[in-house]
Amino acid sequence: MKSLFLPRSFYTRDTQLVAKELLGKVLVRTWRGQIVMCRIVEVESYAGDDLASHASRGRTPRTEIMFGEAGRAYVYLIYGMYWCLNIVTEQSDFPAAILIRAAQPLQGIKVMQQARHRTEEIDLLSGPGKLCQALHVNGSLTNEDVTQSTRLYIVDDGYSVPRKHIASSPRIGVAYAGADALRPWRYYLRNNDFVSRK
DNA sequence: TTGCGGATTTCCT
DNA sequence: GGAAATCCGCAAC
Repeated sequence: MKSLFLPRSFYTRDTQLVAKELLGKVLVRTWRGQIVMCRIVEVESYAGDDLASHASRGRTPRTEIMFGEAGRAYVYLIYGMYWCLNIVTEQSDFPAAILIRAAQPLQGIKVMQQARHRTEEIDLLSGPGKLCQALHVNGSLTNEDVTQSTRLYIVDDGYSVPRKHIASSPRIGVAYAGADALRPWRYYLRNNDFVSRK
């Protein structure tokens, strides 16, 4: 089946819905003339005044992008050493984004192995920091339009995820968010070997 | 201007 | 299981 870019209208919707529908889609990165592809198996949502979201306290230079156009990449540095990739969702002025946490390697395995200094496919993309390292994603890609970029984009290759295969849980590493930490906004493919945690 | 702490990963005990 | 690595956003002074 032909692979199609997910259009802007895909992202300009309810963040929880978009998060669930991103599972099974293909994330593509072109780097130094090489194509690296992977299937998304785990994501997390951050939306509105949710205390786990960077944008929960309003607009700042960093969070401005979460209030902007859906379909843009929001890439930030965490713990001073790892990058995290998000895709902005919803209408402008409503702050929301989806963190891509894990994926299954499909193509460009060698590029990922070299970037990660690891050979096991299970260790290449099983966490948000690992995924960015493997795909050579960093701050220079923030604001990239994944609906039409040639450097970083997301396509639907026809792979279908049965509703029953989608599981949810509280998000990882957001205990600081109080009651919001309990929101079941982590979505992943049940029994999938490539998720960050089982 | 200062200081705290983080949407993580890795390595060591 | 625990701690180190290492940069920067942002609230508070």
